[in-house]
Parts: sequence; structure tokens; C-alpha cells
Amino acid sequence: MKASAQTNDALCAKLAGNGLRATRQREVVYSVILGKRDHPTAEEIFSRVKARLSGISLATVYNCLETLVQCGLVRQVNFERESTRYCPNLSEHAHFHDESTGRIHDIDLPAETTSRLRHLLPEGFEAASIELSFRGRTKAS
Amino acid sequence: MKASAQTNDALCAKLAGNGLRATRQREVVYSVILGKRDHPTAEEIFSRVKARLSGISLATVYNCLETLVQCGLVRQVNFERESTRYCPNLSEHAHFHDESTGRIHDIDLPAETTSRLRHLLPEGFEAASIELSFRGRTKAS
DNA sequence: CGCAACTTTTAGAATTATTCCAATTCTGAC
DNA sequence: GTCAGAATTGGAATAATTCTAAAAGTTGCG
Repeated sequence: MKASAQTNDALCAKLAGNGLRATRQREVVYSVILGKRDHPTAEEIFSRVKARLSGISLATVYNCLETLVQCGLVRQVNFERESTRYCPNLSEHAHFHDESTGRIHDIDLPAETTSRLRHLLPEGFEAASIELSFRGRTKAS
Repeated sequence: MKASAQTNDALCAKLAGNGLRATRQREVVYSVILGKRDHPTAEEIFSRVKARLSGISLATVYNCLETLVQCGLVRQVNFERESTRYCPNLSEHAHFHDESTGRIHDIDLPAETTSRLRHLLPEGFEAASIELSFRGRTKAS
């Protein structure tokens, strides 16, 4: 669960690039997200982080998450108005929300697909980001 | 802004089909959503409805919206964790959230596109619904 | 080292959107 | 008209998140 030296370097580099410090809290929050890629909520991250940094506060977890998102190290995922979830997968992908298990799965998006989707937009519409999410069930197979 | 007899009939029919009554509140809430298709929030709907039904309560607006959604007469739209917005466009479509104006535009989705998107899912994933949203800017053109 | 100027963290209060609740009002059937 | 169930209402409650002001930590520099 400890972040590898490599990912930790990536964190430091990105933070430094934005004039921010690599603090213990940020490192642990980031490594927790990396460690179990189950799209946890802030509360879930909070409780996992506390195992290693018992004194951390929820506000700090929110702060860290915000900086990580700003640095482009993690992505936010929202389903309807449920709590925001966090995901370290930076490649273009969609999400599948399994209604029976509550689990969220990453679905790889070929670049060709996103470009095709952009073409649906009328003249003059410039999409900076595209969000695609599925909701349904997975068949035990 | 008054709902046409036709749409009102549609409302009554759908409600009756679900064993629900066509009340004044439900009619007005529905006609407000139909009247200005700008994807209003519950609060916005509340204030528009009050112009015609001054005594209505916000709780009722939320109740009405819930029943309309259940009856399949309006669709909920969410962007990140912003307030839920409501939309009477029942055809398959995506949304474009214009960051400069805050406006939301409906983007028509050809059936072919949604079917292609479904094909991105791995074996065993059955999507009941697909949500696609763009965020960006529109160029004055 | 030892301060000055930041940056970060923290606990708790505040906010916001929405839901819940219990009481009242309304409606339709008999 | 009465009764039962449906709908509405206002206010309290909830949940996720943000704000705030104070405390703690860090960095550069003389």
C-alpha cells in the first residue's frame, strides 16, 4: 500500500511544478488512492488514511484531494448527486456503475471514440472534457 | 407558458397509468419545465411556479419532480455535484455544459452512437442507461 | 541558529441541496 | 356527507462539502 518510490517522485514533481509542497498528508492520501483503485469517496479515503496518519482531519483530506486533482494526478468521478469519488487512472476512460454491487469499473475509451463523440457537437461547440458513464448490471459469467 | 391541452393530457395519462393524481401542483411544475427548456434547478422551478401558485412549498416541488421523473416525463441532469437540473426532452441526447455562460445545451444522440458506445463494454456488462456530457465553451460564430 | 513570511493543517462552524416527518388538506368513492 | 388514501406543507434533519480563523510546519536568509 506504500507508494512506490516512482509514483512518489511523480507526486513530488507535479506538486513542485505547481509550487506546492510534498507533505506527509498529501503523500499518504495519494498512495491510498493508488493502493486500492476502487474509486473511494472522501470519507473512505479519510478512514484509510487514518490507519497511517491517525491525526489527520477530514478537512485536510478534502484539501489534499483538491490539490491532487488540480495537479492532474487524480480524477473526480460523479454519479448523480452521490459523493464524489476519486480515481488515479489518468488515461481516457468511461465509468460503469454497477447497480447491484455499487462497484465502479473503468472502461477504456479509444481515442477514436472520443473524437467521434466530439463530432456530434454543432459548429462552434468546443468540448474541453467529455464525461461518459454507464449504469447497469454485470452478469456473472 | 401554460401547458397545451395535449401535453397536459400526456401528463394526466402518465400519472393515471402510475396510479397517481393530476394535481394543480404537478400540472404547473410540469408546464414550467416545458415552458422554458433551460434545464432549471429545483429552486428555479420553485420560483417560477410560485408566480402561478404562490402558496406552493419547495418540498412539493421536489415531490412533483420526483413523480414526474418516475413517470418518465422529465429527465434529471447532473453536472459534477451541482444541483440537479430538469429537462423535458425525452429523446436520447447528451448535454453540453457551457462554462462561460453556464447554459446547458441538448446534443442529439443518434441511436447508432449509443449502440456503438455499448459495444465498448466488456463481456457481461449490461448498461441500462448511458450518460454523456461535454463541458467546454461555445465560440461566438 | 533564529526569525519572517509562507504554506499547510486542523477543528469546528457554516452552507447547500435535498430528504424526512408529522400534521393538515384534498379528493374520490360509496 | 363520511372515510380512506393521496398529496401538500413547513420546518427539522441529513449529508457532503466548503469556509474560517488559529495553530503548526517549512523555507530561505542573514
